[in-house]
Amino acid sequence: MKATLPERVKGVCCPPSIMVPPAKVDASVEVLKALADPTRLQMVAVLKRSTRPVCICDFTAAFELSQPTISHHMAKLRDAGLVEVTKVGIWAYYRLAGHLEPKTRALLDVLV
Amino acid sequence: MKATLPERVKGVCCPPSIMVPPAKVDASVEVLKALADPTRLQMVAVLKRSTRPVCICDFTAAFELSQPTISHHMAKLRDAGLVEVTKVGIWAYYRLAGHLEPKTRALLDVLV
DNA sequence: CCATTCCATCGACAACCATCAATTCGTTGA
DNA sequence: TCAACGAATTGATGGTTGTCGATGGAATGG
Repeated sequence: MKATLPERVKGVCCPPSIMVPPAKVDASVEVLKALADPTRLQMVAVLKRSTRPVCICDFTAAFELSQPTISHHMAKLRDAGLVEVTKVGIWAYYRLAGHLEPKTRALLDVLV
Repeated sequence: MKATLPERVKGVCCPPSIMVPPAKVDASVEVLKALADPTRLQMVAVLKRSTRPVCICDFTAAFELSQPTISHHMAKLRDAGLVEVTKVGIWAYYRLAGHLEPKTRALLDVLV
């Protein structure tokens, strides 16, 4: 393995490596942060598996969390553009966003 | 769209939806949290693009962050099992982990 | 043996985040 | 008109996290 390591000289640090454009990184991080929570990832997984929009009251019943907390998590997914809502009467039905970027769609395909 | 929405009865909430095993979710969340930071995602991107292990001093030079902070971020990637380190003299060379789970590998292929 | 260099760890601090109780808003139905 | 229900918002709180300065440890070179 040592042969594959670059030569080094003390005090000579360092040629910056090839970087990804910060905008691209930030965009990915926004989605990753939205998904980096057990409750929200589970929500997305359920929505992805469901053929029909899911009433948020189902999530409130399924998780052992308060109703405001569930609403808060769903709002995060909404802000990240991952889900969309349709309100019918007193109920709110959520589904995966229809206009997901291909990269985001691929991400969900791998994850859930 | 209304036709695709399930019928609802007041006060009847709710049949729990089909859930993903919590262990699976937690495992994914651990990786997602490790990647849900601009600095760390950039690091992973650089490591994925590089054919040779990268000295951590290159990252210290590339980012406008202190050396302890860079070391801290790399430790997070290490704890998540995403990267491995080889120490040669006073230098530490990092690379993507060789034994990444297929799911994690696919995740990185989509992301970076 | 000592100074230098690189890296990791520790301690501290501010910012952020997940959570809940309480409240508010919109809708329904009596 | 008003009570009941679902959902979102607000305010507060404890825990987590990103960041830095200071310190410590290991290897190198004089």
